[in-house]
Amino acid sequence: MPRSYDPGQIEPKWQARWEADGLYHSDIDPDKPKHYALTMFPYPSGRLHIGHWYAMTPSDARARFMRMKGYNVLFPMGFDAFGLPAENAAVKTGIHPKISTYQNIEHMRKQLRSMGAMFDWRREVVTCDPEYYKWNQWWFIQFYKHGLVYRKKAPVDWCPKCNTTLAREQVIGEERVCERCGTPVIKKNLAQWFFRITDYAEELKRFDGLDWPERVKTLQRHWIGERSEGATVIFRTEHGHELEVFTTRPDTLWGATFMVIAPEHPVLDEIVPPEYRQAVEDYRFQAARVSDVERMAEEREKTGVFTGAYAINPVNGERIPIWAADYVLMSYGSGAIMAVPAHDQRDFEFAKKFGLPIRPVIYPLDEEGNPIPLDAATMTEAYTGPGVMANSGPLSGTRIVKGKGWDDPGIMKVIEWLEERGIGKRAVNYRLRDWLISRQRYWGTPIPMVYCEKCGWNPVPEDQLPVELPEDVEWKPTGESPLKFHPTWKQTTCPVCGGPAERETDTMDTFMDSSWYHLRYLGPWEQNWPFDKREYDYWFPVDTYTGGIEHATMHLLYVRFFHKAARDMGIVHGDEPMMQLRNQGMVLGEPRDGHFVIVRGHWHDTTFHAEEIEALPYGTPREQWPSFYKGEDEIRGEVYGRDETSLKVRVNPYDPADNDPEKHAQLVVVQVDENTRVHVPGKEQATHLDLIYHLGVEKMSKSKGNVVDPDDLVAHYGADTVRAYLMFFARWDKGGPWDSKNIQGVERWLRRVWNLVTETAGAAAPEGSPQPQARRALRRKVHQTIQRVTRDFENFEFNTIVAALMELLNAMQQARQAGVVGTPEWDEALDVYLRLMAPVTPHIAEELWVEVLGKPYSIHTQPWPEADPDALQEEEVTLVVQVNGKVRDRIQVPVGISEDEAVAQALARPAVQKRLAGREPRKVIYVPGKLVNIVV
RNA sequence: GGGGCGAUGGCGGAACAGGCAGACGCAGGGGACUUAAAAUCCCCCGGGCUUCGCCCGUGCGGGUUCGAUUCCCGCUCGCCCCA
Repeated sequence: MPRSYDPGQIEPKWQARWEADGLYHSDIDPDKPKHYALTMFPYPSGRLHIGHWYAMTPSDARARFMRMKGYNVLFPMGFDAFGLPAENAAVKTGIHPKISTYQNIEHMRKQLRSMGAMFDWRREVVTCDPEYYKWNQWWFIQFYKHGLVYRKKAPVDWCPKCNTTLAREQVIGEERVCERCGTPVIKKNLAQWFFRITDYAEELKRFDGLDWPERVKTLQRHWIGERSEGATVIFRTEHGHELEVFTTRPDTLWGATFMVIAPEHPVLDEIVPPEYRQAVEDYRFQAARVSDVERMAEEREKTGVFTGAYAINPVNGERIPIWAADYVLMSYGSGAIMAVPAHDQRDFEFAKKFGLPIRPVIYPLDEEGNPIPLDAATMTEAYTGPGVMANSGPLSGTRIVKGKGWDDPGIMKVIEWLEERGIGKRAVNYRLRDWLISRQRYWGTPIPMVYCEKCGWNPVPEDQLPVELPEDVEWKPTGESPLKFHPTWKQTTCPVCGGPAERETDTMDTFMDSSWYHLRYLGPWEQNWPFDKREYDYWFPVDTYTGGIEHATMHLLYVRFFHKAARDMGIVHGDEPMMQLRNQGMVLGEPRDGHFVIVRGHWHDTTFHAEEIEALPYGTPREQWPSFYKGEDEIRGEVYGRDETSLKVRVNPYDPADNDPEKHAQLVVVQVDENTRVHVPGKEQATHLDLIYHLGVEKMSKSKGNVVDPDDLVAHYGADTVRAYLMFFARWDKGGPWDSKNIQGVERWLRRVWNLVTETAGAAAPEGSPQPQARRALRRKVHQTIQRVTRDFENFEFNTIVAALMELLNAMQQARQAGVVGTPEWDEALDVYLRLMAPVTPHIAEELWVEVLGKPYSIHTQPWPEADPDALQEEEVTLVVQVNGKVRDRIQVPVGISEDEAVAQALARPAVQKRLAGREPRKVIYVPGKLVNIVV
């Protein structure tokens, strides 16, 4: 009696064996081609969720496939362990993030092992280890030494709840809320450390030689934006406050008659005199209600308020008023502009509305090249074209050829003039901003910089790294960084003069950690360099990188910048760190019906006050529901939502013919109070909170109760089933809703494979050599499947891999009935089948391979099967016979049939004769092996 | 508003290069085995009709082609990104 399939028994057994044997240790082997497969490492939140499985197990399957194909494969894993959640939890619970993080990592290591993935754990990296973040600091100092780091006071996005700065891409959407907590962000003027990623903007827009999704490349190009060449010019207020503006038209500086600052700009607090504060505040309040889209709209009536402050135009010393207006966006440039109404349309409209002076300083040229003077009084719109400079002091008369870019000699002449006087300098502006590194938090890498009164900012000497985080810290309920308040930590000595100095108390953005972790995997044991150089020479670059699309403009841009900067420092080579990128989609929640309820009560305005709620047993089929109803003292329908005091009940039935039934739901709000009697079958003393509400396909979230826990799934189905199902249920790059029924199909598949192999392995050959046709057919199917599975692995089309294996199983089932068991073809089929499924379901494949077929351990070191062209050869093909492009018949013909013969056979068919009705074919199209199309 | 992606049975999805639409699985129906259930095995399963056959059918409307789920144009809806 053969054993039945028991994943709970075989999976831990093989996991332990593989680990003990070091089966997945990846070591340098110069005789084999290498393949560095990398999947994004997780944040140690404490529990692995199904999304991690979805990202990792297909990536693992492909890494295994590459290994069987003969590559020496590296597939490492680690933890992205710094970050806000652990620290926010510490503020709440008092548990030190170090403790919670390492506990979480310990638990997640176990969970990751249950996947049966081929991770080489000797290379694990944990970014909050001093051993790791020492190198973050080292990198920071290299960047600093190469002029890629600067410190600047700048208005930054600040989350008041997380008490820290946010990078531009961590501010989400029109509402400008914090990515982590959803709190609306505010602006603060803070001195911060920046990386000069914009130095690499042009190169980052090129993706030469990269096999990356078009979507990601486009996203990054858009994110970086167009290069605009111009100059930054320093304006000062009367009281000496600096206001830096960027302009692409420095040639119009003499025409700047006022300045405009975004109303939310924090600098306003410093420059607005007291008697204007109220007006500016009022305007700010009003502007905060207008969306950026509206603010940008060209046709919108301009609004604004005078701030009471004046600036000095540095080119002519003129005193010009400073206005606050919402057509200047904080998110664009520095949030302040010089306004040149004669030559900028929006400034023109603003000046007209508020009666501000307009002074033309560029005159267009007529056909002979003579300037046509402009008169402010008669201008109806701004003149934005080229011409010749006028009213511009020493530079009057300078030709402006294009009115844009540094290759315009006139503009360049102006910039040089500005630079000579120290008023401004050439500058390039992109949509992309420099990378803001500073975070005002504890749980991150300390920025290794020291401030000395005498010597200013200097890096910590490299032999003093790492600058470790102090452990004895106090959590402020506000979430402010404990580093700032630590009694001794920041006191140090100046690396230059040896005098007393203070450490930087800001820590690094965690994107720093993930910008080079792929290098640290290449020798996390290395003490004197961020990676092992021998390992680097062998494994680098990453051949295949997999992860979520949400990292398209953050992590994936930073990681490329980091690599290019390191290349220019001579630390790494090649232009790109990751050659091939693939993104997986998302596993969404499973839709479900709600309880059907009959609610008695009364109406109060538009809400229905419930006296009694009676629910049908959950799971009652829809056909058996009573009719939906909305009446005076009773409503009947499906529960669509609930909170503490109310239910939402859908009172009109779902119409399958409706293409968007969710949108047309008529929902009644039902008020529930302590007097409402609630009856839920199978539940004593039920409350309305026991009612299950309807869910469509939505993101999984705890609050909706639609998350699936991979641990539960593994306990119930085994890891192999979960792995295979995640590959099977949807296109990997698309993802889709979870389906708890569908997974049983995959479970059934594995059980059928188990039974087929255990029941037929080692069977004696049948007498004689029966069923030559069935044997050939089986062999053909086996080799066709090799071809399909191989191709699909190469293309990351995991769903069709599983489908092809299921199909082959069905074919083998047929062959079994035809008496093929025990033949060489059958034995080959079993052998190939297990190899093909090994990357997808590594445990069952190993068990059947070693224990049932008795083949040598391990299946995972076996070569990938190759399709035999002879076996693929069909003897006969089905030709489709069409008349006027419509399929009318099919004929079985030998493979090598001639066109004449095929056409003759097709014409002879009664179905064709009937439709020809005596007419002569006008044209005949023959596609060998496919079809004959007869046109009349 | 701009850009990108997508729309195929009751459901998830296949269809490699313009050539048999619906592979594979789920759900559903029928049968075998079984005391019964589970498991397993076999068969059916887009719609319609006057059902040995015929007609329609890949969001909608056009076009190119002998032939279009596939290519082109326009539209509708949905999702994502940007503003």
